[in-house]
Amino acid sequence: MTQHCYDYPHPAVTTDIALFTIRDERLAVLLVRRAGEPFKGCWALPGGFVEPNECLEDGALRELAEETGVTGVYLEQLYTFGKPDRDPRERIISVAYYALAPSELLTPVAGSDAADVAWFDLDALPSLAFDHAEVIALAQQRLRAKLDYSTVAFGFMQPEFTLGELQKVYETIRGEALDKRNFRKHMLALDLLAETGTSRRVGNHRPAKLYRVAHPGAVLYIK
Amino acid sequence: MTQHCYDYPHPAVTTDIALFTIRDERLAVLLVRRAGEPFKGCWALPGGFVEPNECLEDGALRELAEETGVTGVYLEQLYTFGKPDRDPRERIISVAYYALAPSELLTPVAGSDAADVAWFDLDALPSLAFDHAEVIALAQQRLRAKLDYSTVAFGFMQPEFTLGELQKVYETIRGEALDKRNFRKHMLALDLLAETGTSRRVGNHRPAKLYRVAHPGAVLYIK
DNA sequence: ACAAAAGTGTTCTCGATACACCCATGC
DNA sequence: GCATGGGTGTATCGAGAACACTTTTGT
Repeated sequence: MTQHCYDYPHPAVTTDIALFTIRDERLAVLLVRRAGEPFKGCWALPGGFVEPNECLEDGALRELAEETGVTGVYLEQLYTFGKPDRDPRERIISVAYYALAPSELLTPVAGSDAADVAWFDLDALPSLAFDHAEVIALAQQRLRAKLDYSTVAFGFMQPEFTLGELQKVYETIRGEALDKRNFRKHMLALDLLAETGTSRRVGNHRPAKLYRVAHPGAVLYIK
Repeated sequence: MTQHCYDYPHPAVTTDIALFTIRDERLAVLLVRRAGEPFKGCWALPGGFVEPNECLEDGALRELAEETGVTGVYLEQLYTFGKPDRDPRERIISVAYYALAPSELLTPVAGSDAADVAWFDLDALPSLAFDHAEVIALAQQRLRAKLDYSTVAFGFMQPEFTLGELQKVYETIRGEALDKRNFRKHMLALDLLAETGTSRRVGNHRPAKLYRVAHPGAVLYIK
């Protein structure tokens, strides 16, 4: 293998991605089982080394796709972790991202560097490689905070959804029940949702109106 | 010089620090004039390469001290910039920090890698090296946002200060005047300030009570 | 008829805003 | 006595919280 040499020591730089979704009204994160050392066989966040000619965000999306087969998620930089001894091999600085997606659209499959891929409920995480438990905790904290002043929650929704489904997402992330009338009043007042004009019938009850996001893709700051 | 070699290409990693203070009721940032290439002679944020055995935050504090002589500031990670071509020499990923300090305590002096050090009002910045204009813009945005839900503003205060001085800081960062009674009511209700029992006489008017922060060092989330 | 989620308004409370005058001091 | 910033209270407004019943559907 060719060698890459520098006058000064250079750390390695990786990205790690905490991809969240909501399954069965629980917040879950996507983990991969490590195929190689260190922490072989241990569960970890998907991620890997940044390539010379890609920006950090592209590296994160590429690693996520390579290791889990997942594409098309909402992605946002979280924090950069750089303690000198956080990886036993060499000095590795990790730029952590968090990502959101509706679970219905996802079919994760184990890729090259991963022996296995699986969703874990956030309240039932296995023991994790490196400092990834810390990364997930910070990501969850950020997600909760952004619920209140942004439209991150839309990252969990399919293109068309009901207000009931949206409320469930808010309730799941905040961990508490919300009043239906207040929630709807507030959400519709934001003027970020548009009725599709159709409705969805599911189960033995009245069909619900379907909505879509007025500005899909964008996470807006509100209030 | 010894060579440091790796099997894969490694980017260099630097920290850059946007140190803010308030001078003459204006928000200002500390810049250094670059002594070497690239952008020789250009103004830039203080910062430099992370050393193998220091964490990112320590690297930022060390660079700030080396290049400007400034120590003892409040420091917080801002964002990591990593476009492949942001430095003409090689791939350099920069972990940006922002820092706050009361200007009265600071006496910046040019250090090893800097030909000169100076404060610049944020509304009168010179043209800047690299992507540092973007870094400063993001830092200012973050600072403004955190005013509303945290106690970052205390980072600009000396150990003892008057409510009038604190209000000036809020007004400067928000760029608008605030009502004196409402400001004091709100600030005192937070229960984060303690009277020192003394007062300060300055100018031809009534002396002002002095306060100190109840939990110095900590930036708390409020509301 | 009944079970199950959809849909809909009003009242109350509390925090945010607007606003004007006296106080202590130096000159 | 006057100029200067320090210090104080009350009335109003609006957003958020609390709260219960009717509607539509399938069985």
